[in-house]
Amino acid sequence: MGASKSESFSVEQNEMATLFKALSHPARIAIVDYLLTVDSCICGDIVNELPLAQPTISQHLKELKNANIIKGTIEGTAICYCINPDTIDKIENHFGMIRHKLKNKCC
Amino acid sequence: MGASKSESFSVEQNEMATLFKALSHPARIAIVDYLLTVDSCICGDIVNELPLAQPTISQHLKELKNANIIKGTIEGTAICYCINPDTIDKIENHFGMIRHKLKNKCC
DNA sequence: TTATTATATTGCAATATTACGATAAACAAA
DNA sequence: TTTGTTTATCGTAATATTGCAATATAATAA
Repeated sequence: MGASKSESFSVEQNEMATLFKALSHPARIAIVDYLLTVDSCICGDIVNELPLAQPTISQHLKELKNANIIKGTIEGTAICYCINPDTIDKIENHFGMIRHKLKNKCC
Repeated sequence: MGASKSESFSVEQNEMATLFKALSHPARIAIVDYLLTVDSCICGDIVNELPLAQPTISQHLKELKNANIIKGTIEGTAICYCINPDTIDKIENHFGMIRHKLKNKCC
């Protein structure tokens, strides 16, 4: 096959998998890292920071946007990107739940 | 292409991407969820819990093991699986770092 | 020994992802 | 208008992932 049987799993399981998939590529981790290295949102210049061609980065940015991990707003000629803290919260909460459930377990 | 240019990114960026990739499929999220629903480690019966064939689940378990998200120890005929709390820590720390850096930002 | 049970591996088809050149679209500046 | 700058999309080749039937392996039970 190749297609994942997403209809067999819960909405939340699919949601979390989608979030993690968006973070499952080193280029996208690097984009998030870069967005965190500066004190403000980044307008432009992401392309110059990574060793990938502009269409490739545009594609990775699109995936991060689709997963709501970053937000992009048009700022004149450039587009201003920043991390979406709500999505970070969502992921942190997921691991908080895991941590909580692990407390009652043998390992 | 299709192959990710992992050599262009840092070891830590690749490590985090590998962890997230292991969690990027709803079946693997469901396996982690299931391992958390019981008070002890699970020996056997994972196959009966998910709507996938045994070889498929075995493959997903292997990926979770390779990423150190779960540990498996042989327990007689069956294999006993449980979450690896060290890896959960690692991911939580990553988001702790993100959260910390976000504090100084505009969004 | 021969089942039986549980898990892993192999092989392969269907599908998805990654990367980038070429090109398009949007917009500001000249 | 034309030119330059920035980002997005298209098209496509290379590679990776997903799922499962068939089979193999490993350990226990009879």
